[in-house]
Amino acid sequence: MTAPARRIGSEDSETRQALLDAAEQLILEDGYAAATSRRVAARAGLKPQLVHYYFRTMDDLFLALVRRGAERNLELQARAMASPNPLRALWEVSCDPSGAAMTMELSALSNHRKVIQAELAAYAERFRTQQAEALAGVLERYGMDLESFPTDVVLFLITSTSQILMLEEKLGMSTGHAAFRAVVERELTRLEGQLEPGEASGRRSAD
Amino acid sequence: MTAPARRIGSEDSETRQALLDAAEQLILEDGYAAATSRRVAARAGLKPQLVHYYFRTMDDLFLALVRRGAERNLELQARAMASPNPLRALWEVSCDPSGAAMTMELSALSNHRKVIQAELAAYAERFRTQQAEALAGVLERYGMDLESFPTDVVLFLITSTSQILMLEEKLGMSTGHAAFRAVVERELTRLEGQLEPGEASGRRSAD
DNA sequence: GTCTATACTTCGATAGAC
DNA sequence: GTCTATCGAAGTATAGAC
Repeated sequence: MTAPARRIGSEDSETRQALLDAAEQLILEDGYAAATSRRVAARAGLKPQLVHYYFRTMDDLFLALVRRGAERNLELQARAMASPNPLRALWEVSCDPSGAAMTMELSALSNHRKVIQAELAAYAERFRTQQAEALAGVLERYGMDLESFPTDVVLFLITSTSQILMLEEKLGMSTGHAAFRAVVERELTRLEGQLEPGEASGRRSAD
Repeated sequence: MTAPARRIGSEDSETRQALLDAAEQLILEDGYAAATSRRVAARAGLKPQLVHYYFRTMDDLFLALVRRGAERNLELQARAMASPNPLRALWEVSCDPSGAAMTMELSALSNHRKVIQAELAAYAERFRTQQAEALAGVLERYGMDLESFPTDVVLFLITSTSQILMLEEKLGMSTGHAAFRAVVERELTRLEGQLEPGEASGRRSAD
């Protein structure tokens, strides 16, 4: 539309991936405001202008970042929740500190860059839908009272508490965290039984 | 320490307050990255240099913003939770969209400006302590099973779900929200009874 | 695909006049 | 207490050579 046809790098370039990796690191370390074209390039060991070769604008870069991260997480989550203990798998996947931090940063970023907002919300809804499908029937099988606490309510409880737990811990808070984690652990064990560490799901075994 | 003694405006200046108000507005509208010295001044109808007269650095401005907001909210929350329905009051206070948005923005900001982080975490812990004190004895009086769900666990549930609820709604998400709100309403009513609108606490009556 | 060079904008911050 | 003037740094983005 407004683009007067300028050259752009291919989507499967290694350099392009390196730039996205660099941006991701910077955001996690110092927040989205640290992901400037110059610093992203520097982190990747490249010249700043390359950012604009692969992404016409910074909005495009952030958009690509959202999409890449979302696709990865949708797949990762799908694998995890296919485990015999989907509830615990959901909790553990939701408790990834980097994931939670990135979600918060992108939410804040989307307040400043409106193009990101729709994309982010759309993916978040897909996430929730995928989770809901994986959980369908599970809670009933566990004998939970679905009248009082429907699946989507339990789902919201799990995702929101894990997000805030990660956020607060990153901030350096701890009040009530141990108690809450204990309750979660107790309930998970009650419903799905004790697990060997790492048995939950598609958790990477070694690294 | 590093400051070679430069003039600074008094803390109870009206102009200073206006600058803080402007910063607050900008953050809520467009995110913390929009709160630059120039734009803050412009929003307040002042020259950019005045920002540096009242706040030596932007860090100082953000710090002042955190402190002012925190003091206000501590008082507001104390009043609210002194109501006969502290649980509902807590929920309603926690469901202030602006408050939640500001908390998220400042959390993201604190990732970029480390001086803010400690201040923010300290105030957040004070918040939680104040809430816990106000709730002490209440849940027991309601006949809740404190063995299974201690006060600080319930507290964490309320604060985290309300925060994410506000965040997601701002983002444009809605999946599961109605169902979750319904459950909250049902439980609040069950424990504290039905309320006339606005009866909960120190809610502003008119505006 | 990556570089040099460059244009333009915005930002944070300070000095000094009024 | 507020202004003018000004600095250097950093940001986004583009054109064009190699």
